[in-house]
Amino acid sequence: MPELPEVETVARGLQLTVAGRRIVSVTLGKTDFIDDPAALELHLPGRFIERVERFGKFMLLRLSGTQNGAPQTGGPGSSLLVHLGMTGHLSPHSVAEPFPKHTHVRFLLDDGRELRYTDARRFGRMAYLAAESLPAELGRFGADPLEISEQEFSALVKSHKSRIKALLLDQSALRGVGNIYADESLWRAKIHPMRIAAKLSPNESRKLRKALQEILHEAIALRGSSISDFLDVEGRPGEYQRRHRAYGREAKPCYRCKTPIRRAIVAGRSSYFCPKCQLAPKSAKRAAKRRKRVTPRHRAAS
DNA sequence: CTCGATCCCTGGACGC
DNA sequence: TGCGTCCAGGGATCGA
Repeated sequence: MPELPEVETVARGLQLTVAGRRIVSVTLGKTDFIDDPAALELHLPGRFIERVERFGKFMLLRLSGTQNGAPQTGGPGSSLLVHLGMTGHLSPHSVAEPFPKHTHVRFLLDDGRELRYTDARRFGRMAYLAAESLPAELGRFGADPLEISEQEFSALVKSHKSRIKALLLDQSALRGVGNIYADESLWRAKIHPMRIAAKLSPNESRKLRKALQEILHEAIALRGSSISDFLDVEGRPGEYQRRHRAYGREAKPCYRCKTPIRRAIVAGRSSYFCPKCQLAPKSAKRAAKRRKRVTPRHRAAS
């Protein structure tokens, strides 16, 4: 469930609480979600967490410094990549505090605290990446939705024949958008999730990018959505779930037109939309044809 | 290129 | 209360 706003919330929290700390030791539990567990144990002790950034739905803990004063293999620029999956939590705790079930990684820090990774379902991912392997890893992902320009976004939409919902979820096209924010932005932009991306009008494409960016900014301001068990580094839930207009609202009235929100599987995911505001592909096509016949001046007059 | 299906995993909701 | 069953979801992978 952690998507861009939730990951941004955690990354900012970690930047404030653990940036600048040195990792003293690493203790691993279950490791099936870690690319190369031995690499963590080998390369992390002695390194400093220089800063914490978000990259799509990943957190990037930038590492610096040397191991016991020796020249560092992997060198500066190496990073720890963390994906929270569905149920991942990464936050600092006092070592005195007993650690909960499903705590799979513990990083002892030089101030006596411990950075803990807890993940019941282990849908997350963790990997140590040396500086030289970082570009290839990060290069697999598409543009940041908050940074993409209007031109880039419309080009992206135009070049994909998949459903718009599938495109929004495609991390190689756009990094960081998940099911919640895809549905919320489609609702705000009044676009049906099953529409073919390439068939959106230029105006729809503009509206979608705007809606997506507004929603992501609003959600970040409210520290994300806590629908199951998302918590920030201080253990506080987010508040954006209160603003959801489509996601999780099956059969509830649309905030714009009171029509019951519908749920359908699109791109393999539960998708929530208003069947009246968000016209299905065929109806949208007819509506577009009607608009084409009527000149803008006529429309203004009627 | 794009699709759906399947798997991974556990907790929570629900029915009986 | 205690089962069994279904569902949630991101991403990898595979065959159509």
